[in-house]
Amino acid sequence: MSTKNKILDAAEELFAIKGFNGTSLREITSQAEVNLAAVNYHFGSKKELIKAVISRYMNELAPKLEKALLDVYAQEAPTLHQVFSAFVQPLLSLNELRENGTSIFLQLLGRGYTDSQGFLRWFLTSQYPNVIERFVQAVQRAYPDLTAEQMFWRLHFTMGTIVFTMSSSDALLDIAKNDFSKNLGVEDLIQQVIPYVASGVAAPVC
Amino acid sequence: MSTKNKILDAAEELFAIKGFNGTSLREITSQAEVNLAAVNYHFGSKKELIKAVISRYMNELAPKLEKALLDVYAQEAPTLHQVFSAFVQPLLSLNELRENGTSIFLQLLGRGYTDSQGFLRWFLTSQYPNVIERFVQAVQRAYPDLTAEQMFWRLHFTMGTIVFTMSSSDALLDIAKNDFSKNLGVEDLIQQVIPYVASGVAAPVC
DNA sequence: CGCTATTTTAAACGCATGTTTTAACTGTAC
DNA sequence: GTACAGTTAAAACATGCGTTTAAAATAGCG
Repeated sequence: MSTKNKILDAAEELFAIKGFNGTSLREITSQAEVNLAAVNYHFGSKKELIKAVISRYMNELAPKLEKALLDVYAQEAPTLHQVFSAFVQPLLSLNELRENGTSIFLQLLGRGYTDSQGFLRWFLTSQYPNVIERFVQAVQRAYPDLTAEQMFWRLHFTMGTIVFTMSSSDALLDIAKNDFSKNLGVEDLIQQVIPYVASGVAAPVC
Repeated sequence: MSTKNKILDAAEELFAIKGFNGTSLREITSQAEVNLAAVNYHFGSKKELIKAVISRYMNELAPKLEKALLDVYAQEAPTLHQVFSAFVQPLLSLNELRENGTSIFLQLLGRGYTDSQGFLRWFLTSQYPNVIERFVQAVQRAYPDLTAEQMFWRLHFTMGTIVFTMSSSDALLDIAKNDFSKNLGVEDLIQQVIPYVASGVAAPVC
């Protein structure tokens, strides 16, 4: 395996666990078993490494997500539950990319939102605007009564629910394991969260 | 004003904006206009300062929250909307404690959850178990059909929604201002989020 | 092989961090 | 006024950070 990929693999794992600020290049290069200077040689800077880690996932995810959302949109009377369910398969397919890929990606997303003061929000909305556009359209079709403003807030609440839940999913699954003596995985978590966000977005307008 | 309070005031403001890891003692002491060493003299360490900042809010909030939740519990047939609305007054009363107190506290909560790998979760559940207990009881009374496991997940989703939303509330309110030409405040945000989380928790069991 | 371009390595750089030290200052009680 | 506890002050400490440098090693190719 190339040095570049060894760095990316180690970086994404550590970033997911300890955040971007909380992970040093020395930790990354030592886990990747490469020289410290290799990061700056191959990526230029730590910030560019972060972008590369996220892009590796997004480039895989974005087209699948666009397609799934378009499919829902094409239905006659899509429900919000269907809209959110459209995320499941594309997200779970990240597990084929890498072990625990789904979980890692969602954790990265959470980190990016809170670690770096909105830098990731800008990165995603500017680099992958189509996905967001398709999503908004699908929700609009499933729940036409929502005003643009209500939709704005509820989609951000949803983003928050997902991102926050997933960024602490390891801890949560641990607690659940202790309290309910069940061995749960990210898939179970996703199945639990979909009715929640679907109902949240579908809340009656007051 | 005492040195100790000058430090606390500066610290909480900077912590809310830039996170715990992202804020240095030098930034804090320079904004507080005190000597750098004063933090370690008065608090012992940065970690203890963080605890002190959060405790100052929680000691104000916890009793009010307990009472409000008990009041809801005492009702004949409380709704989930009422349970979540019980948080509003206690939270808004933090504005009397300090300008933007509500917003700052919620942002701190968000930071604590994501910055420090669950340290705050432990701190809150171990230091203020009564509040959580009362909350669970109130939800149980409002929606008896929920299993303990479903409740566990949905309450954590709710925590995530709130905490994430509030930790990026400044950015969100800015965007909303641009997109909808309205000047909104934290109070409006709270009014938007309550129906969302109430409906989320109330989602049908499948 | 010999040359060149690419990659890896070890070391150092400059800087920022949390913490500690030691001396100076402040107010209070006798 | 002197002694003393409490507080503030400036400086230094040790450590860890991202990045840079310059030499060594490696790989590709005629």
